Amino acid sequence: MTPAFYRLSRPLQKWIRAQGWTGLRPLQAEAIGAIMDGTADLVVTASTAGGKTEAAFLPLISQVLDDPQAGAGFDLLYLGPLKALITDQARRLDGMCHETGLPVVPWHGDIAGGIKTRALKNPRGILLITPESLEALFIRRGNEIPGLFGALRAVVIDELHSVLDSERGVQMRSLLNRTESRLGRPLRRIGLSATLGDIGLACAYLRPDDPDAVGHIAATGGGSELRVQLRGYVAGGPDPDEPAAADLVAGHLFQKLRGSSNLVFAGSRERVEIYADKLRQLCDAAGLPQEFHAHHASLSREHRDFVERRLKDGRLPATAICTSTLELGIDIGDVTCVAQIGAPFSVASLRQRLGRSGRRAGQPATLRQYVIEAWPRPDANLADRLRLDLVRAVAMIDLLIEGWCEPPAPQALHLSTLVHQILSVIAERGGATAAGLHRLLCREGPFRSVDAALFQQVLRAIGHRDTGLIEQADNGILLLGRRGEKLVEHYSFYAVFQTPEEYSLQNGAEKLGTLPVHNILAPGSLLIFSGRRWQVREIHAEARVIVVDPAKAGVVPDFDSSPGLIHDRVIQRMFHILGDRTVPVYLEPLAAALLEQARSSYSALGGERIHELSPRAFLLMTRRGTVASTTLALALQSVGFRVQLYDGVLEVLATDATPDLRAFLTGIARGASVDLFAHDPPLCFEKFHPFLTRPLLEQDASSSRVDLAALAGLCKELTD
DNA sequence: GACCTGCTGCGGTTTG
Repeated sequence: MTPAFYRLSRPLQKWIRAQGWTGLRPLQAEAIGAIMDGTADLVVTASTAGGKTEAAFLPLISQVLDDPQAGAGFDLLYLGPLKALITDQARRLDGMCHETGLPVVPWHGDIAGGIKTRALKNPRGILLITPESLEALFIRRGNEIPGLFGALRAVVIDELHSVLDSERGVQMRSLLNRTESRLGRPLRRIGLSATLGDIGLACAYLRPDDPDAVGHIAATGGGSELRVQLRGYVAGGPDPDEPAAADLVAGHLFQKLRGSSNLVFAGSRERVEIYADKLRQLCDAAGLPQEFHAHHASLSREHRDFVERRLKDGRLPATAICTSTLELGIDIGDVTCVAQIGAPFSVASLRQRLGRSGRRAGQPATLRQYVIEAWPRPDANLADRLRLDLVRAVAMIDLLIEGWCEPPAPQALHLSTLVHQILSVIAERGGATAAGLHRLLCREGPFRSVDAALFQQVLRAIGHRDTGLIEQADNGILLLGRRGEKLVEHYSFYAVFQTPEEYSLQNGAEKLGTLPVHNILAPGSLLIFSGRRWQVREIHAEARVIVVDPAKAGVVPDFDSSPGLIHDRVIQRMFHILGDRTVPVYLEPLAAALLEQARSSYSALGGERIHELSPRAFLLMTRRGTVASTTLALALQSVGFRVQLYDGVLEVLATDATPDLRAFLTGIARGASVDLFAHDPPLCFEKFHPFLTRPLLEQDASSSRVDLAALAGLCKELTD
């Protein structure tokens, strides 16, 4: 055993020996040193199953046992984004703590009330909790916070990458700051992750006041061999006897994946249902027991648990056709291969997915990427002929191999989440002053870009008579208004993100899952859902329940969807690939031929950034990601152009009322001002947006979804 | 042109 081992508390040494470990991993030894010798915050990065949890908790638990801290309450706090992950980690920590007498308390919506009541009476040991449940503790038990967390030694934040930039991440950092504020001292923060694009930014997220003091420990090596194949298919050809491209993809998947355990990321819930249906038909036709299963967030918990158990226990072959539900979190064991249908939206997510395969020593990680492109009709527009999906898949794989992934964008205002936190602090303390709230949430907390003037505007908006979220007492103290009180009282308040209204689907006693209410269904309608075919029997509109029976045919329903953001660097790489000549070795011949077509279409442009398709139709080659391209699209729409957005390309249609395109762009390049929101585009995207004024919504969008500062530069590039 | 995540307190009933 290494020297680090002997620094651990005796019960933990005993536990490690009982596990049959021959030694600590280098990552764990290093973390033991860093945590026991210093007091600095820490980021620990290692692949899934790389031993991060033990690396953080072995030394932390040792400190709790050997050097107890004065004060009441829990000793360690673990924040996790998923209920299943908390349950999983609690089981692991429970084993580790078995001989120590330290309680391990999992806490989320599915944990029995009795366990929570007991823990509140005698808070000690390790509390594992979701951001939403911690929020609920602040709102319902504001007065008990010092008693619950007075002895807290450190906070461990799991899956740090998943909460960096999101609404939930901001909420979590605000709660950490509020805890520190109530305790009157900083808490050591330890972040765990497998996928961080920029360690410096991650450190700044973990401790905004002092990012340079945050330590970083990374597992060395460990990257297993990567095998990649990209297959291209062509849809919509002239020969009606040719099988459809999706059937060819399903056929290839069936042939390659049958008999082993795999994950197929299909890109959307619709496509999960389509491919699950096709693969199950192939399995049935071959007379084989079913081994293909659909998995996405609209399917029932029971069905998802069944699929996860099949994958984890590994005795029978099982392939999940899934969305990002199986990208993050709980251990589903090792899979033989990861397939991706269509280009993914981010390199970070592709890397997380690939981390699910090749986890046994000596096993390669395997990625099978499938892309379907349109048949090259002579009248196809240029955006189609550039084969953007194929090129994006190549760009993503190249960036993945280079080790890059998307960094967070820290300048967003997050005004919706700010409204949520204002209401929460007022509920926690019974009232607050405007200056106190601004100091706690903005100057010390995560809303650093919100200055006093902007904060005043937010308070005025939510305190307006028509909004009624807050009101001011005569002594200036802010209180919850009638509407605010009603919102905060209901348990749906604790989450900062939106969720759509849904029907629940059932076949007899079996719950199948949920479906957005905008699907137009009637008794008799046919449906593909959960990888099986159904006919609607009854619709109970008020109870929001649909009863179905098995059927022989079906159609895939429509799930809600919204466009994703693609990073500048991905799009830049796509245009580099289009202008390049080398053919990546992982392309099979048809994919290589499709790339060749895309390159000749691109070279026909001769490097022109503005391409005139007709006197009224243009292609603008922005070569930028979603944010910059959307900004230009809004500018064009504000003066009447109609715009279609592709990867790094805008298709622009002029009308009689629109100005000359080149003159308009040149004007912006020379500094002419432009009102991006003149045409009143929709701006309510987040949970508390409906309570804000139009100018505030425009500022919020400007901080995250558009980039006005870069617009003139982009227009200059296009017109030079 | 996409995906995912989360949830209290209390009153009633059943069981030992």
